Amino acid sequence: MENRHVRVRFAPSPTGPLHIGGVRTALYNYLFAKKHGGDFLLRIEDTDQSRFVAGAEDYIVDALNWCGIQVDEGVSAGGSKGPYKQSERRAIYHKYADQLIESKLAYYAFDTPGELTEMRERMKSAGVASPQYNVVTRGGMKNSLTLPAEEVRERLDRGDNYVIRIKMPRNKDIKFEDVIRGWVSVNTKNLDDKVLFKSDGMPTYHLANVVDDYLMGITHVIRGEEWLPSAPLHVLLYESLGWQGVMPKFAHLPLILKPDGNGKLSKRDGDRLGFPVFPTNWTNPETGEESSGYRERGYYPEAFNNMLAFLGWNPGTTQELFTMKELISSFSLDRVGKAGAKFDFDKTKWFNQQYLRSRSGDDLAKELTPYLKEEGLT
RNA sequence: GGUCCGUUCGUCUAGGGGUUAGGACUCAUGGUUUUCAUCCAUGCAACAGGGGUUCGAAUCCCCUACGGACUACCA
Repeated sequence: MENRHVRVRFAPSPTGPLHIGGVRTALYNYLFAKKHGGDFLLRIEDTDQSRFVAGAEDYIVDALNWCGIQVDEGVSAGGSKGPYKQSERRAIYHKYADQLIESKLAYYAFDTPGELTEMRERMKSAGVASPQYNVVTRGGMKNSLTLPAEEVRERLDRGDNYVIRIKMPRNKDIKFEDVIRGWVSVNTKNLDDKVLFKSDGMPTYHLANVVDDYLMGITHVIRGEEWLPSAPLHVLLYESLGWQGVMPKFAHLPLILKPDGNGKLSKRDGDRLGFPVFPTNWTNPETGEESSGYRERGYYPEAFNNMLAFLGWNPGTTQELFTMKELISSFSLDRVGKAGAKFDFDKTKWFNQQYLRSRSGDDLAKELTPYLKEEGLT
């Protein structure tokens, strides 16, 4: 298993334009894949149709393209493990949820949204800060663990709405070795019975993600730190499905933080401080609101990549200017830091300046001509 | 609140028992350039705090503080 052919994936959900953090995740995945002679896949995780945004998928493909991050397999690239869009894979997920139910590792739940909030309210007033559907509360809910078998069958036959939840073990330590953070251990008593399969017939992220990574032969999951808390659930899913032998290695990347203060970098920070947070221009199809991107602001993709690569990674030498080729040969997950990195727009401008200065006069002239024409200066 | 993760100049970071704690960005100063998103030089500036372990800790351990992520039939 150590010597499996490296396959990694970038799996965004098409809910809007890809921001800097997402591009960096894609970049690191790409660099890692190429460094090890492996494959870089692009998978669209659109299991929530209510959050679908028109044009987002094209935006992602176009942005990656501009950056020079080449997709080996996936949406827009094809491949033998497709389709690469989860909404087109809906037929394959249910059987894995069923498998989990058969092995008693998951169960049906019929609770209505109203009943769920009622339970949460009740728990809150009893002093529980964040109520969960878990070992202690599931006994009082409407599910196949509490309902008589016939009623469960009846409800199922009748076509009642139901979800499938994982049956979190009572008291089990789940450990895994994160490539960047080392051993991480969480006890299942702190985890809840997450919904695996939704009442609309689609899996949730957790199930779809694990099933697809398995089916697509993913060897390393390189993603943002915001996924660290759910990694134990994913590990448990691999074990429950009998796939522990081919479980990918996990690497949770530090977040990109806002330049001032703390917290994740967001679109609002860019607007507020006057710099783009997106690789290319984006127009919100619903509001018509426009957001500027680095491409249209005159940044070279090489500079953009170079800057992104250094936000959380460094080669351990004093070299700062790297071509994509050099990035590939130097990149290593070992040299990715653990702490979040504040975005530095000044440094970004500096990177671009370096690339600008290295252009020949001829190239520069060629690149500038369209602008001169536009201004009627030629 | 709970769980998990984190903490070296203002920022990105190197350094993993003995260093004048190094580099880059920003900033300041001087110089070069009668143009420039110049260039060169110099300078300012950091190990969160407290306990250990050790002859010796920025480096190892513990605690505290602070910060972040997560806590949906969202990803």
